[in-house]
Amino acid sequence: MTRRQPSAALRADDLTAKARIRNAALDLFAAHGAEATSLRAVAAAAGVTVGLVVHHYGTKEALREAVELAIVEQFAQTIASVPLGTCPPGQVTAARDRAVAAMLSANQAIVDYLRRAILDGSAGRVDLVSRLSQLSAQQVHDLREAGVASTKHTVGEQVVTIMVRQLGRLFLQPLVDRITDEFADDTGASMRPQLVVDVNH
Amino acid sequence: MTRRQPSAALRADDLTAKARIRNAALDLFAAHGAEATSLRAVAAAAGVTVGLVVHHYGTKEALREAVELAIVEQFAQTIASVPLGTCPPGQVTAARDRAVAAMLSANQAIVDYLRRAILDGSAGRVDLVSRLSQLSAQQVHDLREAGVASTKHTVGEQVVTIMVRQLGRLFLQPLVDRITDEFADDTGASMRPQLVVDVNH
DNA sequence: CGCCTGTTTGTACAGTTGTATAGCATCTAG
DNA sequence: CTAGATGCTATACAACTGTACAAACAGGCG
Repeated sequence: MTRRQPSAALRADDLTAKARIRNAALDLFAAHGAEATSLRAVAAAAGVTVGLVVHHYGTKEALREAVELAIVEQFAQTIASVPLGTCPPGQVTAARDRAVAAMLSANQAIVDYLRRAILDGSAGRVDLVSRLSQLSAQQVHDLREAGVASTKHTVGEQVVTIMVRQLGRLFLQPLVDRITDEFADDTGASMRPQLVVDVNH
Repeated sequence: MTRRQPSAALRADDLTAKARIRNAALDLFAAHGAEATSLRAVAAAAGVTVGLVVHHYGTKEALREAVELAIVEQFAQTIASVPLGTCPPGQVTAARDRAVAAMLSANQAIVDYLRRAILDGSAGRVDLVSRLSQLSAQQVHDLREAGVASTKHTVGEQVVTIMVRQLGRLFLQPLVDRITDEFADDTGASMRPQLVVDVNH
């Protein structure tokens, strides 16, 4: 049995081949979609052969699940990196939001993969959105038990707020940027419009 | 040469095979993505054989272009269905927005296809988002010439506002709905939160 | 009638896909 | 040292992909 790395970073340069495969898969799945990415492309990007990919993950679907699990794990670690006691009780949520935002802006592939996952809505398989929702729900639950989250709204409403506000901007901003670029010659001053995404409960 | 239908509706039940193929392709491309849809699946959905698809459109890429052109055409017709003179000058934009919203909510496949097109951002080919942007730009231009659109903002800003406000909600609402459903048992009252998408110029 | 133009089918082909399996190299436990 | 497990490669295979092409079929017109 190989020694497990204690808590493998999602991004590193010298990594076990299994992790390199998973990272390459994340990149390619995010860039072109999982269905449009061949195992051979993943293998080539990871610098290995197809056989090794299937040896480690067995199935393309299993590889996808491993990728999604790694994403969820990254979210969980990011949230856990801002424990309850580090800042004034009222600002724990804001601090965690900032941590997640920083993590996402450093991992564009995760953002792209999430965008596809949310867009696809392919039913039938265990859902990445569900797992992230439950992660958020757990967070809300913990914050409530610690008495630092309001109980005026339902858990569902708070989860929606967290995920939509966090992800909505990231998903829609590319559209805004592209249209802005399209009309860039229209005006000399090119200040990017900023998106506002929110929910009315 | 076949007689062109004067302005073929995108949805009709008895249609030329060429149009049936295009409609089936739109449905399948919207549902599973163009790359994940085989020409044979399109042919089967249209009730024809692969050969006919290739005969009419030559190439899968050409079929995709035909689908996108049909979408743009649908937008153009919808906008043109509310001419400048039909309502008080200040409300022509709002009326057109409503018409487009109605068209989109009646053609879920177009919404789904657009979502994928915006998400993909696959460079290299002529862009659907570009074409729609230019359609919006033309509309803004016409409205300005008629003196019913403010010139305080740039054309680019107005196009961004139109497209993001129209499409943003449609794209993000599925996420909201899914999370809401996930926590549906949390509360008896299940009123759907409504999204607010806007841009700060 | 035959001819012509366009629609539709059927089949074929090379390339790619996911998956399976056999083999080689490396390491560690006994 | 041997035995076995593990990381990894190479090759094979059936299914499916986009594309090509020939033949059958239809209707309009001389």
